[in-house]
Amino acid sequence: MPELPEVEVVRRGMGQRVVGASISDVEVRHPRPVRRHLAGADDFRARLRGTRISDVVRRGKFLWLTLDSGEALLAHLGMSGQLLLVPTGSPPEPHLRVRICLDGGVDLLGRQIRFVDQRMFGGLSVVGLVATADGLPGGLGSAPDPVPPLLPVPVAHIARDVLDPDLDEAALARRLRARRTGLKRALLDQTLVSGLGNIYADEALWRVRLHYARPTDTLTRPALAGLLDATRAVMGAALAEGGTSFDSLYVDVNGRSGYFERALAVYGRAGQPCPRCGTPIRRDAFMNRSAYTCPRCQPRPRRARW
DNA sequence: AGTCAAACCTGTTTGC
DNA sequence: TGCAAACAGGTTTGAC
Repeated sequence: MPELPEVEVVRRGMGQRVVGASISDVEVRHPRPVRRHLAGADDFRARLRGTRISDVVRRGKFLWLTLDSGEALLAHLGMSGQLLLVPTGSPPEPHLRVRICLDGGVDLLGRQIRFVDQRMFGGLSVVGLVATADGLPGGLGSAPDPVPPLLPVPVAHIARDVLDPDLDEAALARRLRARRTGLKRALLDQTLVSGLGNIYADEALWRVRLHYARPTDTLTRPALAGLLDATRAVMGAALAEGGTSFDSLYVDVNGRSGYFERALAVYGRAGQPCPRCGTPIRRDAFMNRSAYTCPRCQPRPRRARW
């Protein structure tokens, strides 16, 4: 569910308050959300207990807490995951999976971190950090980074996201045009550029009037630059509204929904008028999910790929 | 090496 | 009304 803006809302909500706090205890209530922690739930708990949280970092849709142990608590929300800061005594949420008890922190007032996840596509793990030039071995340019980012091992292959000031646009354009696939498929590939999911890919494509099945190798550099700008604009706007919530499955750390849904131009609006030209929005089956377009603003290319 | 479909889950909505 | 199928914001795995 959550794409970059939703995860960033969580990072901001978490960041100010948990940095400096220590993890006093951990309760794993369901094994699935820690399945990526291969050493098991007991090891997961042991590695967290007694560590201090030094930072809250995000790349694309991945979020992690850096720990003074040198490792990181890595989180991915999947389709329905939530990270909440709730008072220790409040009753367990129906899909509460992991509880992380804290000492200290700023204004925490006895709150604990709760990982709540209905569908359990998301998860938590404690992992090591690795230095990479750009998070991509031999990938997105070898432009030297003044400070090579330390990334959790499972994030090392994820590209910089569209809001990252160090995103190498020229290298991204080269890689994108070298692909033999459709544009939206490429936008959703997190190893190319990260942060975009089904909602914001459709919204950005609509803004620049490009069809999702446009072959990536037919795009001009200016068109790609415009598309990238559109992704930033739509994500920036979503961030300002607290993200997109279709239901109670996406919420901030305080359990509150975002309000960007009402600003969506095409996503989830099949049959409703295009805000630009009034033509009914169309929904197509795409990669086991959906793609929404305005058939007039975004005509299907003659040579379509996906 | 690059591309793509299936699998991983539970809950709600849609259609017969 | 009741039931089954379709669908939901994502990533990984493995087949080709």
